[in-house]
Amino acid sequence: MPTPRGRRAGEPAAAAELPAFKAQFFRALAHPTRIRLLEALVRGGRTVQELQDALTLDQPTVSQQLAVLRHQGIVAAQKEGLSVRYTVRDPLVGELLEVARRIFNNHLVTTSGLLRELQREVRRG
Amino acid sequence: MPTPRGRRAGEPAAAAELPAFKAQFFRALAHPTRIRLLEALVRGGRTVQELQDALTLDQPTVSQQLAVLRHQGIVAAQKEGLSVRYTVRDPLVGELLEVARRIFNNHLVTTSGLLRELQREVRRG
DNA sequence: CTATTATATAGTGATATTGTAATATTGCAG
DNA sequence: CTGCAATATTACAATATCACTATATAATAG
Repeated sequence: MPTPRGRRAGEPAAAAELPAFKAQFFRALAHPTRIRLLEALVRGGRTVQELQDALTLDQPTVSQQLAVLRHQGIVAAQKEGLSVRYTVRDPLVGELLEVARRIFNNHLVTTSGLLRELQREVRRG
Repeated sequence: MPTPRGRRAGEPAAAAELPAFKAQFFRALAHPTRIRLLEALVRGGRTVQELQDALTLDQPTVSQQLAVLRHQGIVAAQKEGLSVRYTVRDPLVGELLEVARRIFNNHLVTTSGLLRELQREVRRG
């Protein structure tokens, strides 16, 4: 019987709940479109229309991905007549993206074209 | 023909590459087990065995999830005889988790039991 | 009321992730 | 070499997510 270590039963499970929520939060960020939406939104509120135009995405895609972020409580929606303006609920989300960018900048992935794009992003602040 | 805005063709695509990599990075964090592994690892290197015991997980699960983090370049593995010691490659990952924790602490999710767990985690620093 | 604009949701087939179990590899002792 | 312990990989069915299309809701105008 090799390697007999297994999962013990009946532990508190409370310690496992929080990581599950954190994971769910990160999963909301785990999509290129949602990253782009957030990077646009951290610079200020935008309507769906504005996001469509700025990111060249079709309408259902924008609404659908915003819904994911909204359900996770990351963004908030407020009606303005026919439009809906989305905002990031916590400025710390911007800081989170910034830390992520710094991690990339340090060592992860370094395709040449990608690296150039990264540096451009750094210059923009 | 309502809402005729669609995706324009032939744009640089460079602007879309970086978010894709960022998304991939966040996806590596988007799993309860991987969060727990990282939270253990940011406090210092651990062998697979130690992680198994500390988190009460079976061996294939630990190795498999560590492999995800390793392939993403988030952790590094070094052999020590029969064991393999894993370490977080960038201290900024710890900062990232910390920012995420603060975001939770601010307003996201507030199940009572969960809230208690959160505050306990804050006290631990 | 109808028409129109902006946004949201639902349906669907293709693809990716997951948990679990089985198996493979690696390193050391004898 | 053989045997064993620590870790890694593979296989596969269940589930989740995706892109895309069609349709539904909401607000305003006339």
